[in-house]
Amino acid sequence: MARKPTVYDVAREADVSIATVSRVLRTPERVRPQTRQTVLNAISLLGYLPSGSARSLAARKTNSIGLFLPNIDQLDQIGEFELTSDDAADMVIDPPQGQEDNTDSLYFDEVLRGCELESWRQGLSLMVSIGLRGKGDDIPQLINSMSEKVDGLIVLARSVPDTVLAFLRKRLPVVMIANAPANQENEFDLVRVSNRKGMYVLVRHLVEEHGVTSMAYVAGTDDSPDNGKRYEGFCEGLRSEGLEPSAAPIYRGQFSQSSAYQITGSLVRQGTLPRALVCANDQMALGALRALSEAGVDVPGQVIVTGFDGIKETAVSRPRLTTVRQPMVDLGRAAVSTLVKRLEDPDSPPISTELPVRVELRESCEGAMD
Amino acid sequence: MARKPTVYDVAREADVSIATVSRVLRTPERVRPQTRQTVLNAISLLGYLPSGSARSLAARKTNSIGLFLPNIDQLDQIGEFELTSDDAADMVIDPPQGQEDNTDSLYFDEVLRGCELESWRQGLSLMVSIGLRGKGDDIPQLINSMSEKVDGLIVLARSVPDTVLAFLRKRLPVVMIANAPANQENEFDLVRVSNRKGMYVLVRHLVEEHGVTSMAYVAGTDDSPDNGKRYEGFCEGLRSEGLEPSAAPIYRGQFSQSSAYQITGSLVRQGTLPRALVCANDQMALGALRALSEAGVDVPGQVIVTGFDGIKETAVSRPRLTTVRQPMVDLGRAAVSTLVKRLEDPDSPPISTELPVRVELRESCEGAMD
DNA sequence: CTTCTTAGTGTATGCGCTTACATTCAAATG
DNA sequence: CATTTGAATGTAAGCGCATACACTAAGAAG
Repeated sequence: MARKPTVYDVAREADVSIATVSRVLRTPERVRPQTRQTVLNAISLLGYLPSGSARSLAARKTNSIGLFLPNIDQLDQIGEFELTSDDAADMVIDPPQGQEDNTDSLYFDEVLRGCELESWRQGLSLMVSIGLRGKGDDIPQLINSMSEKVDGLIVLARSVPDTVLAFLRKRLPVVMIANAPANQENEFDLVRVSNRKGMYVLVRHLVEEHGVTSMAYVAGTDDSPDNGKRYEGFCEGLRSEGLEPSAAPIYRGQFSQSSAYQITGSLVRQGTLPRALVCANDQMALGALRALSEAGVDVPGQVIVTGFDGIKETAVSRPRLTTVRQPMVDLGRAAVSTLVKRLEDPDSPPISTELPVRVELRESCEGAMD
Repeated sequence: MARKPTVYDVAREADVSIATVSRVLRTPERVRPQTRQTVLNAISLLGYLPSGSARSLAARKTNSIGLFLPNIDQLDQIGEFELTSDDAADMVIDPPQGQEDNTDSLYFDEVLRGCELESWRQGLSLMVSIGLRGKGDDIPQLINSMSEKVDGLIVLARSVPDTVLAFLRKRLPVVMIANAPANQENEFDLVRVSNRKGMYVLVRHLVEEHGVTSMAYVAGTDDSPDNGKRYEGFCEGLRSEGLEPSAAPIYRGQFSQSSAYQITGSLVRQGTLPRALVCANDQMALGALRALSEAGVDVPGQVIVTGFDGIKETAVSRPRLTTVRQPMVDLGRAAVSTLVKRLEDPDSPPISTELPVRVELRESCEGAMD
């Protein structure tokens, strides 16, 4: 590949000035059709591709936005990748489920999809990067990586440490998905779902339709605002039915299958299973399901199980899982949409959007039984 | 947000030249520690963030690479997105599985993850974009979108029309994942998996361990090289066991659950079920499983079902699915790694890498039975 | 004491584009 | 026919950075 052709090359080839070349690309209607064609021919002849850097520099904007996804496990531990060809097919019996507990990725892929989609619609490029949770002080790395190349950022909750966030926010528009750093909810542009309302509706359903009066909450990690909101909804739901939230036990899980698996297992052994296990997310609900299945406890006959998020596995599990589905693609779209608004009008007050959720009733709560 | 500070502002603040500021960032060891500190202070005081565009322009490279993922359905049909807040939670009974047949995304998310990971390791930024399958002639849009901002591209098979690919390839390094355009396999840098070998090993396993002599192949779409290679492996496997491939029926599906569901359904009705249904991908295997389950056919007792890909659902389905797992994350990493090599040495011959697959035996083929 | 190095810094140029402004020229106007 | 006007194009000035090269000062070498 020879040196890449530039406007100058095209201009010379078409025997016009560089300004005309640029105009053919930016504002073709201001160029005489004949000239335009000459230039286009030259462009195609030379295989000219404008330089995004130069364009961005001159325009003082990149038309790109960045998306931070949460960390994958421990990035530090990820080693070299060796590029070796190997036409092989090993055989493995009953392979362990590797990353079953990588709760995050299940959810983020769809958000990404939404961002991608909406960026495309808006004519923006999307840059994605792994977050830097835990690597709080490596701001140079961060800068090198992405922030200097975009007009604004979308950050999934907890994918970037608050200190870094504060740093970034000072010089770039930042839109948060799911939730903002503590105590700053009102300073960030924000897109989230109705966690509280979703859980509220679900709990009321359990009480009203299934007459459940004894339920337990299987919680996620404490530091998760999602978890907090969902628990709030849980309590309000109970109260609205005249039940006392404090009477409902809370079991603290980690949002992971294994944590709920263990919790449920010990409930079985202690014989303290409630009528319904309301889990803070789907992964935990799946874990509970597994434990109950192994213990021979009938779901939903003996115990009802519900999840939250609406990941794909909920539609395949046995029994299929009742859950509260988040509009994840729309979350992504809304985030991009918000960022675009922010870029258009940097000084307007923070934009906060709450997207509706959908309570999906399936067999795990008898919702779809005959 | 005021005008963004530049090197000039920092230089003035620190009372040095812009060259020194630049050096502090690029080659700190060449600056006297004391000066360096002064500059760093100024940078932090002003909240200076270097301009990626300017940097890239001066350096003549962007340190970014692009990734094309396949189309999401019909992009054209995707409408405006309206940003409205709505704190609601509707209720739906037994929701239909919306995009169950969006085969692609299941697979690509993990590839993306690998690209992301490896880009991060290599200090590159990753730009992702939806492919333009079907929009073959909208090259201007394409250019605007991304290609002009990156040093090289990674393209997932069939996400970009061949014409566009030809266009891009002339001015940017392009690495293909899965397969190159027909008749150009030897001209592209390529990363793929051992489709043939995987299916070969699987088929031999079915014959040798389960004594299967009657099996059918549920094929994907014709235009898929993946499908082709897998079928080759299928045939070779049979031949190697002294069986005649032409005796094994082929049923042509679309890689989708529903296609295999229908195929399997009619086999049940006709009473022409083979001992084993070897599916070209997991989605179809899941569809088959569903049809068999509804027909009350025992898997694996009466019919063995196998998939290909190793998507997550295979580990949750009932029975869990025997499949050939592709190292999807590694596919992504290998692609980035290849692209980096290519950028370092633009004129070396095409790099082609074949990654090993893993045959994962689960209940759907009795592999994990007691 | 002079000359040569070398570390540290500044000056100036160019990266490839966009765009305000200047120029040209033909058609429209009086 | 002189003048105005507007469309089409060219000229040139940045955009913010990296870096080759020039320069300075101070120590090393002679």
